[in-house]
Amino acid sequence: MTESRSKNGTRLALMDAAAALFAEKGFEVVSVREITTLARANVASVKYHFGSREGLIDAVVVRMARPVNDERLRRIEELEGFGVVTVTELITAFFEPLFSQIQNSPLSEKLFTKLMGRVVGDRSYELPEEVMGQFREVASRYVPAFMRACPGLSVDDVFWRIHFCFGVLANTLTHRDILKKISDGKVGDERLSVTLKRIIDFCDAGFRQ
Amino acid sequence: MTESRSKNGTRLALMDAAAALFAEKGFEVVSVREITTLARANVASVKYHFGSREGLIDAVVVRMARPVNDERLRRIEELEGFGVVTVTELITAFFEPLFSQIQNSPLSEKLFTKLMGRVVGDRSYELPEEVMGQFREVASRYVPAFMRACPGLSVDDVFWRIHFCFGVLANTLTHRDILKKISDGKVGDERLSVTLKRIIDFCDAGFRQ
DNA sequence: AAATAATTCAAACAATCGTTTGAAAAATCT
DNA sequence: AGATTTTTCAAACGATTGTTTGAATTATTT
Repeated sequence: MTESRSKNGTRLALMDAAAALFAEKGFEVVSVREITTLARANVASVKYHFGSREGLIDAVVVRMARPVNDERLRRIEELEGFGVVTVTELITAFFEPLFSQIQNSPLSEKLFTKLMGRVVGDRSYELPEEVMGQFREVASRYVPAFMRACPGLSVDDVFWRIHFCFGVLANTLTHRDILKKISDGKVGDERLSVTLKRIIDFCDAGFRQ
Repeated sequence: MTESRSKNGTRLALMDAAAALFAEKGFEVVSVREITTLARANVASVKYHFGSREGLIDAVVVRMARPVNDERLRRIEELEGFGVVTVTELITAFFEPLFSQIQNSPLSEKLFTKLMGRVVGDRSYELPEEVMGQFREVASRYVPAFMRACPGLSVDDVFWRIHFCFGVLANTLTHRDILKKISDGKVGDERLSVTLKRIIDFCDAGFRQ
């Protein structure tokens, strides 16, 4: 018992349980008691470790988003070191970091991608300020890069198309299972890397038109 | 008073109020009391007129979705009367009906599009069976049409790309205002028809690659 | 080992949730 | 007009929400 939940044991158990439930149901509709029950912790532990329910949500979101945005910045820096950068490279550098932490996560691949979809797509709650700041930094690097890669496009064009890419990504990640449903089970069973390639190809073509 | 809320007055007032609140906040997070307060009706009126909160949601969704799917079927029938159909025509026939009822709605354009985005994108609640049936019928007409329009593609390709188009659409409609926010107000102010053209062009290029 | 700090716990907090009740009011019908 | 049906209403239902309390327990430090 002192092994499985040593230091920060409850704190981590809460975040893992919350992450799994948020992935399945969305941030808004999961109660504190659901989380603490799944984590085998007391109801009050959320307030003790995270201050509030919102604090727990923020912690989970930050844990998902931080490595992504870090790697995005690292990769665009690396790209621009080589000179000319293509749209395809930019989209890839922007999307692939979303999945690099999939192995280190306590969540299954299915739940991880679903949660990541909600993190980048659910705008019903306010993103934690730390994540907003990261994202502003990422945007300040990628938007100009996209503009350089597409000399003919206006700022509006680039912003809108990035927004569209977001839509494809968020919707696909969150609702990857729905395709099997509406196709009577005939479509939708494939490896994540294959689906990711589909997404990138689609966005790439849409961006370059 | 007998004029403004004559027959079905309360029923309609509830649906209009609910629609506006659902658009702004999403289906899950709007309470019955919020709705009845905005509609200037009694709390119990929801149960009386719609059976339950869920019944009211369904009624609002059906009112949004039915004319859309009807027009989608009408338009593909019209298209196929002319023989060969292109992807561009299919995407247009699939997307444009989403906005044809915008004038007849009690909602503002902004709220209407936001709600429509949630209707086609929010999968956190179950769609009413009537809408599911309509959508199955629409899919059974459009999927084969897309396959005929793209001879080289597999069923999987077509399904996935339609799914991507859904993502672009739902995300853009629900979060059309977010672009102004992340661009410091410099991008995002344009007529709906212009944005719709952007969406169609993006999806069209993504679909045809 | 004693003292201090950190963590967990059962229990209850007030607030809100969707729903239900039964009678009053309004509208419709005979 | 009186009888009947439809609709509205204030009030309360039990259940659940996030949060708080203060004591008990555990871990760490002196």
